[in-house]
Amino acid sequence: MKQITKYVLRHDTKRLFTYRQCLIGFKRKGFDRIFSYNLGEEAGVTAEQVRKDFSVFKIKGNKKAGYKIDDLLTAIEEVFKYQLNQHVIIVGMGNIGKALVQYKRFMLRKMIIVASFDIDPTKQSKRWGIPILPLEMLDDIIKRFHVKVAIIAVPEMSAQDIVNKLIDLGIKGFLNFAPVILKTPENIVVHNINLCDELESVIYYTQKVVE
Amino acid sequence: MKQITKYVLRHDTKRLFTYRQCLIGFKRKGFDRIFSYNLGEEAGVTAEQVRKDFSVFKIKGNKKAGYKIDDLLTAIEEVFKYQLNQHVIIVGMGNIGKALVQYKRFMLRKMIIVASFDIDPTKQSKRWGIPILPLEMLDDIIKRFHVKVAIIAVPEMSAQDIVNKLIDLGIKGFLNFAPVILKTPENIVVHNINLCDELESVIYYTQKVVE
DNA sequence: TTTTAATTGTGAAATTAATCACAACTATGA
DNA sequence: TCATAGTTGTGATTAATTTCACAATTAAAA
Ligand SMILES: NC(=O)c1ccc[n+]([C@@H]2O[C@H](COP(=O)([O-])OP(=O)(O)OC[C@H]3O[C@@H](n4cnc5c(N)ncnc54)[C@H](O)[C@@H]3O)[C@@H](O)[C@H]2O)c1
Ligand SMILES: NC(=O)c1ccc[n+]([C@@H]2O[C@H](COP(=O)([O-])OP(=O)(O)OC[C@H]3O[C@@H](n4cnc5c(N)ncnc54)[C@H](O)[C@@H]3O)[C@@H](O)[C@H]2O)c1
Repeated sequence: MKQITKYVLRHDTKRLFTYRQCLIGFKRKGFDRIFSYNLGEEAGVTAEQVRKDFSVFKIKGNKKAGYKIDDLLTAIEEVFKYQLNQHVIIVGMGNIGKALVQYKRFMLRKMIIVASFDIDPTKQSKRWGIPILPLEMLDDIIKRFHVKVAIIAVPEMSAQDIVNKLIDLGIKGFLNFAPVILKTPENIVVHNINLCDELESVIYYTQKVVE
Repeated sequence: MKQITKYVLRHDTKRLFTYRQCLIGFKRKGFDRIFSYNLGEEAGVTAEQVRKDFSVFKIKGNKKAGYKIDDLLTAIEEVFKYQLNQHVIIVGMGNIGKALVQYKRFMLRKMIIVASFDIDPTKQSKRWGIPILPLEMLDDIIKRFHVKVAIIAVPEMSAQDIVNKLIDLGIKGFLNFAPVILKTPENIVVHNINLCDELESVIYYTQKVVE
């Protein structure tokens, strides 16, 4: 019970996501091969950084001829391969939950939202492609779909309770939108998204840059 | 035109946001003073980290008696003081835009969403406390409220166009939800939130931890 | 076939961040 | 008043990340 929000992805690993996104874009535009500086410019990092990252993951290019995009994509998929088509649930179908459940890009990236949950019975009748279920169904769904990851979109007040319950039911990882630091046992992954902090960072830095 | 998504907040600065949040919580629970390990536990970092961070910002405590919460809050506000009550706009009032515009916590944190914008005329009739305006009104609102920061919640395809237009109109900082790396001149602050990447990170790490 | 110019791959150096370790301080109780 | 135990404050150390710099490679031109 010491580390709470640890298990932060290494910077280089996280950048692979960005590279993949850029590479898909390049491919769509008809490119076949790219150089580290092309990818770097698109991804917002230096060319050296790109090469260094690939070096860490033993991804090889061709001197003078750059990298074959398909090879890069294959190599990146290899790093993340075992996590494709994972099932995810969302708890809390208020404003942010509703937005997330309709976000098609999760599916494109092979992350499958299998169900959502809300305590409010009036919401349970509605559906956005996937059903909105009462909390009593959590156990069943988690077992049936072998769900390991949940998105927390309930009010701050309820977040810790819901997380405790979900851990009991076998959930191991959380993407948490409630602005609270969750208390969890070791070896539970918690990743907090605090949009107030993010917006405030932007304001802070904007004022610094503007002087 | 070299660095794109730079101006990342220093880690210690960003943690101040978390500390503030925790301190407000402690205060609400009736506490008056705290020790570095209390705050560390609540914030999910070590006690040494807390003390080191305060040390960097010259925030002093009292040996043996810890820190006075009010003093800490005052000191943290001092770091961020000049950015209170900043005006912000949102562009794109689809799923995520609607969720954000209704998020009351921005206001609690003294960040004021003054207006939102959408290209779709049928959305412009609706309102969620603040008006949804056509893009023609951007110039007027930005000038009138001295807006420097915008939240981008338009489809990927439109994001770069909108950002170009906003930069022309004087916007200096962006919180961008569209999963594209924006091309901007130097000294424009861009902070990307890529929720697919975040969810995928959680899945990746969860699988690593579970083995 | 040889030369050339462009690009990769990666140690080394520099920077940034986190942890350690302990001296200095101070509230409290003897 | 003095001793003590519990905390802070921070320099030193270690770890992570980025940048630098350049040798090795190679596609393409001569
Ligand atoms: N709206 C936003 O843009 C936004 C942005 C960032 C973070 N957040 C955070 O996300 C969370 C949800 O925000 P929101 O704006 O969607 O709030 P909301 O009030 O619109 O939605 C909360 C939903 O959770 C449900 N709920 C409440 N208790 C529950 C429980 N114990 N189990 C299951 N469901 C429960 C409610 O019925 C409601 O549908 C909050 O913690 C908020 O701080 C919201
Ligand atoms: N829905 C989510 O949960 C979610 C999560 C993360 C990121 N995003 C990203 O946020 C963006 C918006 O997503 P969404 O789900 O809200 O999409 P959406 O289609 O629901 O909403 C997009 C809105 O932008 C408006 N729009 C389109 N072009 C515009 C323009 N040029 N100027 C002004 N307004 C314009 C549309 O009329 C629409 O109202 C996308 O880039 C998406 O990838 C969405």
